[in-house]
Amino acid sequence: MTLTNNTFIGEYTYSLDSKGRVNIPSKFRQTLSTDNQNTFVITRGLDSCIWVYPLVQWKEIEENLRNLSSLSSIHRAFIRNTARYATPSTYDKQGRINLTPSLIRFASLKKDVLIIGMVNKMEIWDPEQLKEADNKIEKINPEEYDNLADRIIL
Amino acid sequence: MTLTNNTFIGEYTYSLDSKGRVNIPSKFRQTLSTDNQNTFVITRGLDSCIWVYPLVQWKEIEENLRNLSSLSSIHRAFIRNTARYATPSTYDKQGRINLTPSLIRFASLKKDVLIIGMVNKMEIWDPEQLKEADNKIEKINPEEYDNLADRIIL
DNA sequence: TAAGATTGTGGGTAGTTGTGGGTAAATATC
DNA sequence: GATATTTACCCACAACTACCCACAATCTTA
Repeated sequence: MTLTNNTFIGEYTYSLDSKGRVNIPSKFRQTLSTDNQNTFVITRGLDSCIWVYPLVQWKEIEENLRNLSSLSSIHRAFIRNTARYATPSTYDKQGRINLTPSLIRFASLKKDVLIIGMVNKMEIWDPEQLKEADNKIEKINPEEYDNLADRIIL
Repeated sequence: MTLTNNTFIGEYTYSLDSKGRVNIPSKFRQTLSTDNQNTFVITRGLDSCIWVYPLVQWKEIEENLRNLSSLSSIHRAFIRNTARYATPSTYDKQGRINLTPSLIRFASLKKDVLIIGMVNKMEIWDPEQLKEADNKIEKINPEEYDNLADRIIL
């Protein structure tokens, strides 16, 4: 079954092993186009989770960063923060990628992790952290959320 | 007779088997255009039921999600909550799709399930849950119903 | 009404997937 | 340059899933 390439949806539970490896859901791997060379770029998410981009998607981001002017200090900070934590990671024969100790700490990952498809990327969460984030979101700005829901017909 | 493609109306009773499979009404399957590749995307409904989109319909939603920027926390939450519970499911030679344990739990499905055509998607209900939902609806403001009547010609 | 086709439901089996661990190569350290 | 440590790659196995076949019930058609 071929859906749109490089597109991820759904939620999966996996375990982080002692070597810092996590499985990438087989469904996610199947949707990858070959030009990704079995490689993802992992980095800090804006929430307390790890963002995992397929290589080609990351390259687009790099291209966008390239077009930001370094004259602006905001731009410089943005480029720095986006680029500095990013690491490429190729999955092994079993479909697992390596997470760096720094990113594991950042996302407070324990044994069980949730992998969530976010359409153009995926997120790796500690279940507890995600619960907290869910609760926070409901409190801030419910109107804005509803506006979005109006614009997108489900 | 072929009505409009990818359009579902009517109500059917089916049974959920021990492997989590449900039959898709043959009439619904016949209306599917080939670009759906025999695939649906199932996800949580806004009521306690499962929503089943034909693939092409879901892709439109996905496209809308793709255009939201991950710099906004509301956008991120919206993408996450929309994408997270969604799973593609291709029907087998017998016309059945697999439901995930998580969605079966969400909709409180037992053995017998109702499948309802909702024009652009379908809903899978537990009969008890639907009865409850029906009762609730009778209590809501009749004026709102009248407002709708202005917009839709029956 | 009878025969054939279609549809709904159950279950078996082969292949796939997730997870742990072992070994050799690569890198770092002294 | 020798040794220790880390990393990449491979194998193994249990659990699960997709696919196939079978059959009963229903609908269609002659």
